[in-house]
Amino acid sequence: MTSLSDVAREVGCSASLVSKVLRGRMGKSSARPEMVRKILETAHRLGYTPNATARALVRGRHNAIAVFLPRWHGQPGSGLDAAVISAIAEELTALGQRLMLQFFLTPDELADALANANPGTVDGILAVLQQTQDIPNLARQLEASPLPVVTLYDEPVSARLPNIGLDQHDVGSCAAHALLAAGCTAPVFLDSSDAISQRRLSGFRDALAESGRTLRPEHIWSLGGYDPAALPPRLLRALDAQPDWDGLAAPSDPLAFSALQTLRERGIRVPEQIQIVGTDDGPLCGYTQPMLSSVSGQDAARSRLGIQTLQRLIAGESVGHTRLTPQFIARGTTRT
Amino acid sequence: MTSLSDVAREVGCSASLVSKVLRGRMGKSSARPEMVRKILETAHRLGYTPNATARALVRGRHNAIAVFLPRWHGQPGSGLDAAVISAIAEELTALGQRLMLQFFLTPDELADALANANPGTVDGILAVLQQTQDIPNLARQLEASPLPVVTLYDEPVSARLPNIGLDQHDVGSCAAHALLAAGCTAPVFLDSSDAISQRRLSGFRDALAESGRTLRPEHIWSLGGYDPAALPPRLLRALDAQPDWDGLAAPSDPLAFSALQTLRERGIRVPEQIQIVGTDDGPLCGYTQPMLSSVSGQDAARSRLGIQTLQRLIAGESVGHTRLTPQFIARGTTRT
DNA sequence: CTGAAAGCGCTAACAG
DNA sequence: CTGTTAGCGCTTTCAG
Repeated sequence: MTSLSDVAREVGCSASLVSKVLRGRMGKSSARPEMVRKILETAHRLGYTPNATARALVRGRHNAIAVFLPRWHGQPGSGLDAAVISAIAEELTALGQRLMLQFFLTPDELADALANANPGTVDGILAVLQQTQDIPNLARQLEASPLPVVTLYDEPVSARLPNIGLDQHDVGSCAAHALLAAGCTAPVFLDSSDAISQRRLSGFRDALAESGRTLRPEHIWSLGGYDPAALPPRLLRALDAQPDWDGLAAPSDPLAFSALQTLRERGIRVPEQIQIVGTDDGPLCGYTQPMLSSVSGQDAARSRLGIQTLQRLIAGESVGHTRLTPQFIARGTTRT
Repeated sequence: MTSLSDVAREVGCSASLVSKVLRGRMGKSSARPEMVRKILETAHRLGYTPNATARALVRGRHNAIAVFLPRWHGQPGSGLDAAVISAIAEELTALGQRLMLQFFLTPDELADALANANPGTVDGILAVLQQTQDIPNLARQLEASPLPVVTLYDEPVSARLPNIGLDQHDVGSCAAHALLAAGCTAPVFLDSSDAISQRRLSGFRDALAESGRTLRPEHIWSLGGYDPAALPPRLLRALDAQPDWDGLAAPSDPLAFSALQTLRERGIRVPEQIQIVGTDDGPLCGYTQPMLSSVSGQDAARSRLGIQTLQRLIAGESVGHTRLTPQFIARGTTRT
């Protein structure tokens, strides 16, 4: 690797002059045009590229940020991780920043990631968190980092760490509103039986209530998780009885898809007879026939906002929490 | 951030001693146990973490590698990018290395990525390439990099850059063998009409020939691309005639899925009457009913091998090209 | 057993 | 207009 002093020696001037010319840091003075030309030419000829490490050491800025992502972010195959990563990468590229990616799940793994990032390789950290993790523990560790940290989690994990949030209550109400707007009168709520589901359920219920409807207990189907295989038996049982419901809100796209397949096999037309709304708006939505309507958690937008927020934090501005609202993406499994 | 000299001052010794003790680089001598204890204790108390940048500057090693990934790696939603990224990340974490991720597509974007990586932030580069890219141009740029580079592409892009390959011819023959082994006698080949498809077709044809069968021209359906919507009309037309085929090899999972949905809607049983094999073995395969059999490009394994190869290259070993063979993942759309 | 000194490649005063 | 100097934080001889 050719260095500044290589260029300087070749040109016959000092390294600092080369540095100043190459970086355009001549202040209010300037170099002889002849000199400038020669430096530029020589630097190019020698294939000089500045050593980012050396620069970072002296300037204390790295033009790089670390992103901590939970392994298996989102349901497997949801495409959430890919969506988040590519949105982040795009945003960073636009800012001329580099991306250091670290996967983690447990507090120990976060500690490793922090040890990698803290010292002096990045300017800040964007940490994506998930319900299944040990949030208090993770939050404590992140708070202790000397680096600026922004989190991406449903709600703020700490007053001091700006968070880009998304209320699961809103996800539930978004699904309900979408179904009602599409003409549903009695939707069923598929319950994945976790904390997320609880909040979504409350949103779902509230939205129905706003329209003067109530969610009957028998219209909450508890599935005990996100396994698409758990749905068909439950669904078939419900179909054997005289269905008194006309819509289905699923906690994931694969579950929605599972419902779609089972219904169509039974000869039930979607969305004419039953309407379906998934959650996450992942790539799967585009592959089904009809294509799956879904509630998007706005992951790409949240990621981008996370990066922007982090930049401002790094720049020393004081920034607060943000919360995005989920968005309904209408496709073929809901009527228009 | 507390530095070595902070610790040294507190302890009352020199920074170099602290460094040696903390890194276990005392050579054949050693420090007074009392001193060692005190240094360790103080370093811990002050929350000292070594500055990776400073270390990298002096040692010339960064414990980080760059991964260049094509935007939209694989068909959208194929999950290939996620599979590749997480396999790489896992491998690197095990090696205690950091991952710098860069997306690119065009030669210009590669140039940017190289400019970011070359100077002094990473020890090597793993470049994933794709048929749709301007390979000769990209190869030239990668060759010019002073850093060790390993490529992940179907075939080697340059004699000098170790490649972890996968022959599309093998993908075709893998699909054919799988179908024949499952009892197919006359499979149809879905042609996505690109260079990849050509090679797969030749493999498909060769494998049939090995079994004494020939692929009739009317059993090659040209789709002009990977759009799943293009298949149903073609398929329905074929079903109107008396089908003289009993299997379908699709160039992607979504296309295979499209076939599956259309067939079942027409009341045709899969895999009893028609068998289907997809390509990529993406997450979609697990969501369909029945689940989709697919030919895996071994992306996770290839990525891991890519990292290992790069490590050896960085270590100064001379390494050659490798080629993995695709693997058939049997699920519900083929008979056993 | 411990410390002083040199230097990785670059930048930012400060002098000329 | 250009060069000298002094570090950024760490590691590595080389002397004590």
